[in-house]
Amino acid sequence: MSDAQAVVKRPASKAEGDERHEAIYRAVSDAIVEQRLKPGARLREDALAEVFGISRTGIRKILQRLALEQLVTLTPRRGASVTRPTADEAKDVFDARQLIECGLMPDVARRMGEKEAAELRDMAKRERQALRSGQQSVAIRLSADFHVRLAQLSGNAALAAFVEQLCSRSSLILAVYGHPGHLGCESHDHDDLIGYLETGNGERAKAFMNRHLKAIEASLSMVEEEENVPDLQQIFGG
Amino acid sequence: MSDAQAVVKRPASKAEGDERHEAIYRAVSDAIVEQRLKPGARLREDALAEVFGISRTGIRKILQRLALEQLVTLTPRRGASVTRPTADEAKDVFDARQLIECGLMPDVARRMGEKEAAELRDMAKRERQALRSGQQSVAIRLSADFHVRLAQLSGNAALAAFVEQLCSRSSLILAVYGHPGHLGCESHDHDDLIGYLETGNGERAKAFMNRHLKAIEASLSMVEEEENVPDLQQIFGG
DNA sequence: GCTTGTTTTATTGTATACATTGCGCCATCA
DNA sequence: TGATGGCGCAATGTATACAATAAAACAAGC
Repeated sequence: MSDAQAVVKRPASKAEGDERHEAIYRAVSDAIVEQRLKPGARLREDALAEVFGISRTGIRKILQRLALEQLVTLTPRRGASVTRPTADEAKDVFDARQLIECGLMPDVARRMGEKEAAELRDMAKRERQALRSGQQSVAIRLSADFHVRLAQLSGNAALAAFVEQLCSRSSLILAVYGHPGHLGCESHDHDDLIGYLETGNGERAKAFMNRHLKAIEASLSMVEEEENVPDLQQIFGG
Repeated sequence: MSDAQAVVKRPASKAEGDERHEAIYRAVSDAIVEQRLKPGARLREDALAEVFGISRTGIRKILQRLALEQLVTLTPRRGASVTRPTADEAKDVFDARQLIECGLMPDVARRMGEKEAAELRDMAKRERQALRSGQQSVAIRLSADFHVRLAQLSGNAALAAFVEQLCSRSSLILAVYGHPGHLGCESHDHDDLIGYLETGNGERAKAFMNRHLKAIEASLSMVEEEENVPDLQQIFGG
C-alpha cells in the first residue's frame, strides 16, 4: 500500500461526507437549542447551502431530520422555519418529560458510579459558571445536556434519544414562553439531584425530579399570542 | 380567466405530491409493520422508485424518514434494508413501552368515554377475527393499532407518536425473535384491558398492561444469531 | 387613499445526470 | 481445484437544471 502518493487533493471527498452532514446538522440543531435561532426564524435552503458549502440536497436532508424532531416546521412551498411550539405542545412535552425522566431515576440511581457522578457534577458546575458569567446560550445548552446525559445513564437508548428530543423542544418552549433572563433550571437543583442519585436513593431522586420539572413548567407564562387580525377570522369562524 | 383550456393534462400536479408521498410512506411502513417486508430485506431505491412511479429523490426522503424511525437501516454506500433489531434494542423498546404505556393508563382511563370504548372493542374484535381466520399480517397491524390508539386517547400527542414508533419496532422484534404463529398479544387481553379502562380503574389497567407487555416480552426467544464466520473477528477483536 | 388585480421575483419541489464506491464475476496462478 | 487479484457492473451520493408556486412589489381603478 503506497500511502505516500495516495490522497493529496481532497481529504474531504471520501467518507467525510457523512461526518460533514452530521456536523452541519449539529450546528443547526445547536443554534436552535441555544436559542441563537429563535422560533419563527426562517431557514432558507439557499442561504444554508451557501453558508455550509454544500448543495441544497444535503440541506434538505438535514432540514427534514430537524422537522421530524419537531425543531423546525416545514410548510409546503413556504420552506423551513424554527418551530414555534403551541401551548398544547408545551404541556405535552413537559408531561412526557415528567413521566419518562422521573420513571428513569431509579434505573439511573442503580447504575450510578463515581465516574458518572463526577461527570454530572462537572456539567452542573459549568452550567452554574455559564449562568453567572451571563452566557445564557451556553447555560441553556448545558442544562439540556445534563438532563440528556442523565437519561443516557439509564442504559435505555430508545428512551434516551426521546428525552433528547424532548429537551431540545423544551429549549424552544422556554424561548417562547419563558421569562427572559430566568432560565428553567434553578442553579443548585441539579447538584441536589446528583446527591440523591449518588446515594442510590432512586425514589428520592424521582420525587425531586418531579418537583424540578414542575417548577420549570410553572415558571412559564402560557399566553398564546393572539393573531394580529383575528376579527375576520372570528366572523367566519363563528 | 379562461379555464376551458387551462389544466387538462395532469390533475395530480398541484398539491397532491405531498399526499402521494405520505401514501407511499404508509405503504412501505405498513408492509414492514405487517411483516410482508421481513427484517434484512433490501430496499433498492431504483426498484421502489419504479414501483411507485416517482423519482429516487422522493424515495430517498421516505427512506430517511423510515430510518429515523428505526424501521429501516441506512448503510452508507450499501443502501437501505429493513432493520433487524438486536436483543439490546428489543429490551430497550419493551422497557420503554412498559414505562410509557403503563404510565399512560390512568390518563386513558380518565378520558375514556363510550365512543372510545366502542372503537377499541371494535378493533379488538377485528383483531380476534383476523387471528382466527389466519390473517396474520392483519392481526399484527390491528394489535399495534390498538396500542397506538390507546396512547392517543391519553391526549398527549408527543407520547402517542413515540408509542407509535415503539409499536412499529415491536413488530420488527416479533418478526425476528417471536415464535412463528404465536402473536404477541393474547386474544382476550385487549378486551380485558378495555373493561378496566371503561370502569375508570386506571391503576388496575396499569397493572394489567404491565403484565400484558411482560408476557409478550417473555414469549420472545432472545437468541442473537451468531455471525457465520466470527472466528477471525474474535481474533482481531480480542 | 385604499383596495384589488397583475406582474415580477424569489424560493421550493422534482427529476435527472454525473461521480463514487462496493460487489460479483472471471481469469490466472499456485 | 481452490484462492487471489483485477475488472465490469450496479447502486448510492451529490449537484444542478428545470418547473411550479407563493410572496411581494407595483400599477390601476373606485
